[in-house]
Order: sequence, then C-alpha cells, then structure tokens
Amino acid sequence: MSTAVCAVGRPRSFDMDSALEKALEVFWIKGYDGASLSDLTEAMGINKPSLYAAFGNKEQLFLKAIELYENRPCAFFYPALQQPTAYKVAEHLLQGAAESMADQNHPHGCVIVQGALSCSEAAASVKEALITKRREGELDLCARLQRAQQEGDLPDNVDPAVFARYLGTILQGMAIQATNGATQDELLQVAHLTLQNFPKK
Amino acid sequence: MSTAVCAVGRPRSFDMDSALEKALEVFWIKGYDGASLSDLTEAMGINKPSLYAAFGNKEQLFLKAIELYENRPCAFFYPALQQPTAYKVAEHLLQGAAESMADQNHPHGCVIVQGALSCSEAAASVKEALITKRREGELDLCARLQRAQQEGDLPDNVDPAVFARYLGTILQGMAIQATNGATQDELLQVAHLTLQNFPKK
DNA sequence: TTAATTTTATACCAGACGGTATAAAATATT
DNA sequence: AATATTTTATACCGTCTGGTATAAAATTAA
Repeated sequence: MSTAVCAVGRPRSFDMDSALEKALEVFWIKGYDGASLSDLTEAMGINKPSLYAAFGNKEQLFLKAIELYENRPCAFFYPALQQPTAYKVAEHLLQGAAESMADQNHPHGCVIVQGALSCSEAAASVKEALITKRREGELDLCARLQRAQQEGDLPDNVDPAVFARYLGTILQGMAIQATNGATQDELLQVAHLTLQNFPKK
Repeated sequence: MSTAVCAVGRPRSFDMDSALEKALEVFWIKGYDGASLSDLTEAMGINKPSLYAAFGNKEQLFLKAIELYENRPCAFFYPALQQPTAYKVAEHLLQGAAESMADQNHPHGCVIVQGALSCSEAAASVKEALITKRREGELDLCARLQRAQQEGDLPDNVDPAVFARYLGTILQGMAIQATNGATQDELLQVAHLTLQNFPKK
C-alpha cells in the first residue's frame, strides 16, 4: 500500500492523504493543464522532490486525486446505483449531482467531467482516462437499468442504453451549470423536472 | 472594420478570416490553456508578430474566434430560437446540437462549453466571458419560452426559467457526450427522448 | 556510535511559455 | 526615384514549465 509507513529512514513530514486532498482541490479548480506544479506544491505544503517521491509525477498525482474523488464519502454516483428501484436510482443520481456539484464546501462542478476536456497533448492520456471513467459510469448505469427492466421496475419500451445516456448527459450538463454559477436549488429544479418525466408503466 | 485592407504599406499575405478559422479549430480542440502560440501560429500559417499585429494577443484572438464560432453558417442556437413554436424551438436546439457536436467536419463538442472550464488564472477572464455567453444563451431561451407561454404555445404549469435551464443542461451535457465519442445517432437518441417528454397541454 | 536508509530543502536543468524589438521586404504616394 | 507606411521573418526577452541532482537532516538497525 502506498500509504504504508517505512520503518527505516527519515519519516515523512506530511500526511499523504491530506496532501492528496489539496492536490485534488487544485486539479478540480484549474484542470490538469491549468494546474502547475507550483500551484500543487504550494497547496499541498510540500516541495517538488517530496511530491515526486510520494506520487510519481503530475499525471500519476492526478490519477490518484481522481481515485480519491471517486471514493470520497460524499461521492454519489455508485451509491445511487444501489437504490432498490430504477426511479430511486435516478432520483439519487440527480439529487446527488445537484447537491454535490454546487456544494459550497468544495469546488463546483465535477473534476471527472472538467479535469481534462479540451486540453493540450501533454494531457491526452489523462483526458482518455477521464473519458473512460465517464463511459464506464454510463455503462454501469445502463446495466443497472437493464436489471430494473428484468425486475419489472422500468417499462419495456425504454431502451436502457439510451436512458442511461440521457441521464449521463444531464449529470454532465449539471457540472457545466455548476461552473456557470447555478445554485443547488437551481440544479434541484432541473433534477425534479427530469424526474417528472421519468417513464411510467 | 478590422478586416478592411489598408491602401498603403505592405499588403497582408494571409487571409484573416481563414486564419481565424484555423485558430478557432485549435482552441476548439485544445482549449484556451492547452493551445500554445506555437500551436496557433503553425495552424494559422503565420508567425507571432503577424498574429499580434492582426489580432492583438492570445486572449483577443480567442474572443474573436468565439465570435466567428457563433456566427458560423452552421451555428444552430440562435436560429433555433426563431422557430414558430416552443416545441419546434426545442426540437431545433436538440437536433441541431446532436448534429453539430458530433459533426465529423470539425472538432467535437462546443468551444463555448469547453474552451475554458477548469483553467489557470491566466484564462480567468476568458472563462468569465464564456460563462456569460452560456448564461446569456439560457436567458434568451427563457425569454423565447416566456413568449411561447404568452402565445398559448407552452403549458402554464411550466416555469420557463427552469425549462430553459433544463434544456441548457442537456445541450451542455451533449458537448461532453460528443467529447466522450458519442455519435450523431447516439446524441439524436438523447434529443428524441428529451422531446418525448416535452410538456403537453 | 556507526552505518544504512529515507526524506528534506535548495538549487538547478533544458525547453516551452506569451510576447516583442529589430530590420528587411513589399506596397502606395509623392 | 525617393519616401512613407505596413507586414514580414528572425532572433530574442524574462518567466514559467515539468522534472531532477545533490547534499544535509532525520530516523532505525547494527
């Protein structure tokens, strides 16, 4: 494990997890291209050799920050998929997104959506990693909707792949809205309007 | 006018409009932060002093490229608002977005959405300009929906501001989807599903 | 106490960044 | 033909980029 302490040698003088949290915040606000190593080391309270020894390089630091992002206690996507009905899954996804993306306790929007969207060639591999994450999320949502259909929980005339893409589109759009300055209430209105149109039997 | 030819002095050896088109394409793919002056001058086929003489600086070049983007013949947003009914407005917006954002003839997505979303401090003013453009678009759509309501064209129980935000969220989400690699057909399915839920009298 | 090990801080690397000074080249006017 | 004007190409500016070599500092093991 990367956070394991070494018995021998000079002990690390910073906490890797909280340093990674700071790095995540910088990437979240500035994106991969826009976040410089100076931005990162300053926010993390360490210097560059410590960063490289602990996290590898900028790209690996970003990927580890994304991992932290997905495993945060307040991450909403995968927990929402565990709701018992398709409607409740959609409800938790949409309300979770509305609450999370305009939360005042951390940067607005979604780092997986915005971290490397239009970017330099130096960020190409990171961009691909984020695209893969977004598509995986949509595939997992699609699988959840397929299960719901088998359970008689979602009308048969609904195409799970299309509906998953539709919901994914709205979730991703909410990230932009949050960057636009939309409030939680405004995003919740979008969530409710979407749920209002949820396919009925 | 900035494209006016000067009678006196050495004539410009490149076409400003087509150079601006090339710049737009670079910004579209790489974003403001990710597009370097070398990227731009190479694509435009000119050198830096020519770029600065003709367009000011990187920021002004970006803003002029965005202006070109909005005034392209294939721009769909404002033409869609001129459709005679609220439904047709939504239809043209959604289908226009689906066709435009996954068009193989130019970069995918939307430069107004992606050009400077999460970005460095150097891009802050450009980011603000794009946020303003996105909000203005939504306000204009809201005004169009209000008119539709007055014309008895949109049910009274619909809040135009919320519905405009909902549509804006989907359009912006489609830009992300296009970057994810979604095809025109896949985006059209999202458009159709959205229209299927269009509020009825 | 010494040796081995790891992290720290500083200082540095080559290259890229946005932007510009300079002077030659190309035109219209006189 | 000479002059004024504008654009061109080259070469350069200081600053920042991601990344690293080096050596001192801090710890455990012997």
